[in-house]
Amino acid sequence: MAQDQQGRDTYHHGNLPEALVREGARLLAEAGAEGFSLRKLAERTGVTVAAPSHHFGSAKGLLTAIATRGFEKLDHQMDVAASSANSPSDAVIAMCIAYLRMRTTHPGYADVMFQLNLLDARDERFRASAFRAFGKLETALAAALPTSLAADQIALKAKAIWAATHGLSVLPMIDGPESERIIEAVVAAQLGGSP
Amino acid sequence: MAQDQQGRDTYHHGNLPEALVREGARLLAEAGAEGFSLRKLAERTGVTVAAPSHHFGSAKGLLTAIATRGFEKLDHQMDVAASSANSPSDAVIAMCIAYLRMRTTHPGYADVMFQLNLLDARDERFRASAFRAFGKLETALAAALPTSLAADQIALKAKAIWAATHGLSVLPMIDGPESERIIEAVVAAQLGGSP
DNA sequence: CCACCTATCTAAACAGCGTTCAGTTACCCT
DNA sequence: AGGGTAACTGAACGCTGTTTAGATAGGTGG
Repeated sequence: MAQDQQGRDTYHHGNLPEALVREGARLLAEAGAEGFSLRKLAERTGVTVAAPSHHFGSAKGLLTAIATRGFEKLDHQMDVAASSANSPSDAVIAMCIAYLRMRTTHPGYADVMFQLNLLDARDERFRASAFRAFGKLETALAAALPTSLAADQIALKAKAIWAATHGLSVLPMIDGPESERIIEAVVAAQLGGSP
Repeated sequence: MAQDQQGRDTYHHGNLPEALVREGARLLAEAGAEGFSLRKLAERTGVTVAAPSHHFGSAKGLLTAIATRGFEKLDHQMDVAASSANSPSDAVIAMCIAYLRMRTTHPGYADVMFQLNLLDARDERFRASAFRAFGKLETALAAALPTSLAADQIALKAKAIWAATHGLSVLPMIDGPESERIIEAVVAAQLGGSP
C-alpha cells in the first residue's frame, strides 16, 4: 500500500504504527536523536502531533518501539554473520562485529538502541528482543567452549563479551576498525582464559 | 562563603559556576537526568534562567562541566582504590571497581558521565579529564604486564578493559556485585591472555 | 442493506523547556 | 573618584510533548 510510507487518501492512515517506526528511524538517521521530534515525525508521516501518542502512549514509547525493532534487526544481522563463519569462535566474533556495525548498517535504529535513557528499558517487548539477541550470542559462545564448563560460567563470559562490545559501540575514543580488533582479542581471551 | 551553595546577599553571586555545578549534580542525583532542567536549577541556586548560559553557553555546556567534574572525582577514587591494592593486577581491578561504583558514590555526576549524548563529548576540558582517568588505568595496567610487551598492545588491552567496564556500568541487565565479578575475570583474561 | 459502535485521527490549547537580548547592577582598575 | 567591564535580570520567543473534546471511518450484528 502506498499509504504505508507516507500520505494517505483516507481519514484512517492504514498502518500508522508501522509507518511511525519506519519514518521515525529515518528521521533519527538524518537528524540524529538531537534533531528528532514527535512533531517533525508527525508532519513527515502526514498526521497530527497527537496521533502517535494514541498508539505508543508517549514519545518514549515510540522510541522504545524503534529500539525494539532495532534489536530484531541486530538479531537478524547476527544470524547472517554467524552463518558465514568457519568456526564456533569465529561465529562469536562475527556476531559482535555485527553489533559494532549497527551504527552504519542501521543508523536510525542504532541511535536509539544505544541510548537507553531515551527509552523505557523496562518495556516488556523491548527487553524480550534485546534478550533474544543476547541469548543468541550466549548460545554461540557455549558452542565455542568446552562442554564441561558450567552454565553460569558461560553466562558470565557472555556478559563480559556483550558488555565489552557495547562499550566499544558507545565510547567515542575508539574508531571502528580498532574496535573490531579489540573485540577479537576480548573473545579470544574469554575463550582461552582460565575457567 | 555562604553564597557558594545557594542564595546571596549581593547582586553578583560570588561563585556562580561552581554553585551551578555542585547544585546541578545534586539536582541530577535527586531527579535524574529526566527531571533535570535549567530552570529548576536556576531557581534552586537563586538566579535567573539566563544566568547559567552566560558561564556555560548552553545547558549542554553545563552538563559537560558536571561530567568533567565527575571524571575528576573518578580519577581521585581510582587513586584511592589503587593505593590500597596488594598487587599491580589488583590495582587495575580496584580501579575498574571504582568506576563501577561511581553510580552509588557520586550519583549526580555518574548520571551525566555515562550518558554521552547529554553532553558535548568534544569539549576540550571534558576530554582531558576523561583521558586522564583512562590514562591512569593504562599506566596501572602496564605495571601489571610484562615489560617486554609493546606499548600499542598495552593500549589495546587498556581499551578492552575500559570498554568492558563502561558496558557493565551502563547495561541494565547486570547488577552491581555480578559486574564486579565479571570485571575481575576480564582483567584476569587480559593479563593472562596471549600477547 | 443499514445502523450502530469502537478505534482512529483531528484541532486546539497547555505547561514547560532552552535560548536570546536589551537593560541594570556591582565590582575592579586606573 | 570615575569609567569600563563582567555579572546578572526580566521578558519574550519558538519549540517541545501531552491532554482534551470532537469528528470520522470501518467493521459488525440486526
